Amino acid sequence: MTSLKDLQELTIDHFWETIPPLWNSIRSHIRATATGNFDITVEQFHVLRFVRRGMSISELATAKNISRPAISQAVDVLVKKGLLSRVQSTTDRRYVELTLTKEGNALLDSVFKETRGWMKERMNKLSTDELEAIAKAMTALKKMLD
Amino acid sequence: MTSLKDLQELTIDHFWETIPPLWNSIRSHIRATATGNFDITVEQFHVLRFVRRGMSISELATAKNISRPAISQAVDVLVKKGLLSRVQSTTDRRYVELTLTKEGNALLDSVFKETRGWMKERMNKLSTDELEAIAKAMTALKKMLD
DNA sequence: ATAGAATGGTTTCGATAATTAACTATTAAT
DNA sequence: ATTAATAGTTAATTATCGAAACCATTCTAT
Repeated sequence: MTSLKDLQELTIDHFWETIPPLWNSIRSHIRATATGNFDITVEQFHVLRFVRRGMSISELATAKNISRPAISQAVDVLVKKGLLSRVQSTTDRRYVELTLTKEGNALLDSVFKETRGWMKERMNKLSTDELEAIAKAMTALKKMLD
Repeated sequence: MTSLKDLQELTIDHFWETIPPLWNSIRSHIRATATGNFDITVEQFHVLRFVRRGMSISELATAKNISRPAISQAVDVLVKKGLLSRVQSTTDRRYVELTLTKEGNALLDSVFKETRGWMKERMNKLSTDELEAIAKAMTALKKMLD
């Protein structure tokens, strides 16, 4: 008989055997397309991702666990590359509203599309049953974050 | 009727909504304990993880997608911190065998235990059914990496 | 058997990127 | 109205990374 505790332990083991290498592999694919097709690093790509979700400088800093100055400087680079722009907020003029430029949006879309294709290729190995299990698991894992 | 292609798309969506934020959250937990209790960065922790699995300098470099010199230097730091040690291989003297010191092993164990506890806490929200789905999904996801 | 190629790792050095501390501007609190 | 707090930037220092050049060792091909 398998207890709930044992099942938890087992699931955590599975998680650690799977997610880090998988995520690592996805990351290197992103790195390849981001640095190859465009000239940005994965970290810069990550910043763009967060900006699209409407994050401010401070939020970015806490989300990425690096200092505010570091983000400020990273934003500098991306602004100079023409990928995003700073606009002082009208409601609270301390805030700087970060928005993606047309080029920034296009870049994100392109990398996402590329990565999606790469994932789909790999998913062809999986059965309907397995895909459904993944979908269900994702919903469950999301609960862990609340 | 849902086609296989649609299911793939849906699953990828679920994946992207779930795994990055979850992984991010796990990573920041690791960062908190690794930098708080001990004085190392997440990257250094990552190196220790790989060393425990028996990776060499070169393997580390390709696995982490950074240059060999960078790894060599990162190892320097960890050696100076007393967390790992270099020993020239006897079978092929070009190789350097990286091994964790007692302190290095203790550190890894401690961070793992801490993180595991954190995950278990969150998993209490999940039913047996959901845990099984996760385990199954992990096996499926692993297939994507071959 | 030996010269040359290949492999594993390190060192040096220049360029990037991160952190800390100090600073400006703006808003909130008492 | 002062003071405190927040959002962001700037400047100076430190740490990290990558390219090129290097050493030592092993493999390869004649």
